[in-house]
Formats: sequence, structure tokens, C-alpha cells
Amino acid sequence: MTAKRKRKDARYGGFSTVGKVFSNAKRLEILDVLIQRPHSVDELASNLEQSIASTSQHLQVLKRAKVVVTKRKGTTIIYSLTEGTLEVFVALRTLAENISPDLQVLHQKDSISTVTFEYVQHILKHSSAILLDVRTETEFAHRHIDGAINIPLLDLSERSIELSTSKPIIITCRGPYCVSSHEAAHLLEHKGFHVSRYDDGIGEWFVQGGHLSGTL
Amino acid sequence: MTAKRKRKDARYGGFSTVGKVFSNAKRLEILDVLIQRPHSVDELASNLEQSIASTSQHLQVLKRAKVVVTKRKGTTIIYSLTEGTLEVFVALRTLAENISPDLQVLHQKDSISTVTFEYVQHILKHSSAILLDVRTETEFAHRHIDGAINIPLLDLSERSIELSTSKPIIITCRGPYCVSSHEAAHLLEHKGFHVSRYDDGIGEWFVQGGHLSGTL
DNA sequence: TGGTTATTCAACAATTATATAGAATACTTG
DNA sequence: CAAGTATTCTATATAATTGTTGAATAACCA
Repeated sequence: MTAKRKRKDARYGGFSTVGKVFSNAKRLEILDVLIQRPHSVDELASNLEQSIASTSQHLQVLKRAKVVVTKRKGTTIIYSLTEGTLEVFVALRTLAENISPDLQVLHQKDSISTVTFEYVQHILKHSSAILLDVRTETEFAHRHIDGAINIPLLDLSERSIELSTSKPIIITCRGPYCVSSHEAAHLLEHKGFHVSRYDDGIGEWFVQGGHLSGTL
Repeated sequence: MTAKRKRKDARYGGFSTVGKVFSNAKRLEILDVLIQRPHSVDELASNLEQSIASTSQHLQVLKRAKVVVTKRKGTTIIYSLTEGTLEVFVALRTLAENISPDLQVLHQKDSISTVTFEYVQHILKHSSAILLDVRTETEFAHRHIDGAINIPLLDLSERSIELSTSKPIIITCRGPYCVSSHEAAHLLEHKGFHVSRYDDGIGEWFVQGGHLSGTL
């Protein structure tokens, strides 16, 4: 084997180490979960519904490729995404959905309309509607669309009085695969609010150039 | 297994089919080669220095994931990239290089300075320098930076008289791993030209928002 | 310091990837 | 339609990946 070939193999080999991260369903799910907020190993394991050992092994792969970092917090170890990983994850998901439209999750049909990135930017600028994030408080605190307000889905029924009835409400949650915004939309519509959904998550929002707030 | 889990597995499983494309060194090399221009199976095989059968198998993986398409031309079959694949490839390479700086190929040190994306855009707008693409005519014809001129490296020595000596010359070739621009730069510098290099390729150029011309 | 506990490592089994040579296929072209 | 040829498929061997259980580790904290 020539020296040139060896160099190429080394180069693309190194490159593929990072690519391998995205080649396994469970690893992709881990990344998707970590977009919302950092998690411990056993939180991730129960999220993925698989053994802790197996989850840990996937995390080692991610760590070796440097797409996640660890931080100890008391007795547990917290994994979080590194800079730049979110962008590639979202780019890849976008490609995958363009290529296999069946992945677009058959966004469960319902009567609630959805709005675009541009529309959300517009209403935030003019305060012409409310952007309501129905994820948990922790997730919201970690990273959220700049300008959104937070009422977790579980609290929404009793806290809906906090919302102005005069402005339309746009509901957002974890991202394209999350059903919380559907549930929230139905709940609020039933109470007489004018609702729609923004069904991309913070990843897509950020990649398209939107601003985020939060502790990270 | 719950229905919810089955749905998740299906979703991330489909997602990972696309991710798998980027998990193997030879497949990444194929994609990188296809960025320059479409290729036949045996061209790719000799490029990769592996058997035709094995190359064909990789191409089937790429085809199943719909990141390449085929077109028959005479007796041979020509593979080319589909829309959107280039962006993800470049995004992934950028992440990989940020993460493992050793992949940045130890850009062989030499005396020739390099210029940025913004600088190239500036000189193209003001015609204040020449952007010289030293790839082959076929590659250039397929896709090139809008505003570049083409003299293949092999012809450069005898055709350098075509270049104005009054303007600086910026040399570009296949991308970050390509050495042609180094060779071209030395050749022209020796002849008295004022040279520098743009060492990203058309992929990076396009992803950063630059315009391309060509038959695709 | 020693017990507690979250995480990682090791050993194994099962599955999937990869590469090759040679046979089969499918398309062109005369 | 038949010959030629580029590509794909098959069979096979080897290597890598994945997931599980159970043991080992390492950091905290009482």
C-alpha cells in the first residue's frame, strides 16, 4: 500500500469516527434527548428503555468522538452535547426527512395549523402573539427560544388563566417528534384560545438562525 | 415492547439509515470524490484502490439511503450526489475537524498564504484579483465557484502566459485535502506571480453561501 | 476511612459489516 | 439478435458492532 493511500485511509478513517456517531438508532436518540438538556446515564437508559451498561457503552462512543462531554454532579455523571454537534444532528435529520418523507412522522393529522420559522420570528418581533413552550421547567431553563414563555404541559390546565385571551398562542415543545404541543393545543383550543403550533424544536430554530436563551 | 417504543425505534432506525452512510471511511471517500463530478463504478474503484465489487456494494448502501442517484451513459453507470447531501457532508467534515484538529491534514506548511471565504467574495466582486481553479476541465465544467477561471494544473506551466501579472492570483482546487493548489502556487510564484491559496473546496464555498456555476 | 452507589469494564453470544473472487445480469451496440 | 462489457449478486471468510449480565471501579459522603 502506498504512503498516499495510507494517508487517505487515516484521514477518512478519522472522519468516519465522527460519522459513526450518527449511524446507530440508540445513539441518535441519545443526542436528540441531550438537545433538551444534559442527562445522567441512568436517566438516558430509562429514556431509551435499555440497560444502563449498553447506554454507557454508547456514551463512550460519543465521548471518544467528542460530541459529548461529562461533568460530575454529586455522585452522578452528567452528559451534555459539545458545541457544533447540534448543528450536524439537525442537518442530518433534515436530510433524512427530505430523503425519506415517511420519517416526517406522519405528523399526526389534527385540526391545529402549524406556523413557520419566519412567522414565529415575526410575531416575536411585533409581540403580536404568544410563543408558549410546554416543556418542563428544567428543559426550558437549559435552552429555549428567546422570547418564549414556559408553562409545562402538566400544569397547563390549571395555569391557562395566566394566558391572555386576546392574542393568538403558538405552541412549541421538544421538536418534530414530540406530541406535547398537540396535546397542549387541544387543551387550549377547548378553552377558547386561538392556537397554532411551531413544530420544529430548538435545534431547527437555532440552525435556521434563531436566537436562544438559557443556562447554556 | 410498547407501541410508543416501537414507533421511536422505527423513527430513529430510519434516521440511522442515512447516518450509516457517513460511518465508513470508503463511503466518505466516495462522497468526497463525487463532490467534484459524477463518476462510474470503476473510476471510483480505482480512486479508492479497492475491488469493483466492494465499491459497488458501498454504492448500493448510498443508493438505498438516496444520497446518490444513477444515470446510464452508454455502457456505464454514472453515480452522482443528490441534493442536500453535500451540505451534510461538509457540515460533518467541519465538525470532525473542529473536534479532532489533527484531521486538518497538517496543511503542509509552505510559504504561500491562504485567504478566507470573505476575502475571495470581496476580490470577485471588485475584480481585484484572479481566482484560478486548477482542477481538470471536466471537474470545473461540472461545478465551480462562480467567477473562477480554469487552467488545469497539468497545463499550467505552458498556459501561465494567459494570466495577468498585474493582479494577484488566488488558487483553488478540490478542497482541504487536495495538494494541487500548493503545486500550482509554487509554480506560479516561481514565475513571478503574486499568489495565495483558497484551500476550502466548492463544498465549503457553497455551504457558506457562495455561488456556484456549472452543468449541475 | 469504609460503605454506598452510579458508572464502567469484561466476557459472551448474536447480528451485521466488509472485502474478495467468481458467477450472473442487464444493458448497449454492432 | 448476439457479443461484449460494466455492474451487480453470491458465497465465503473475517472482523466489527451491539446488547446482556455480572463484576470491578471510583467518587462521594456519612
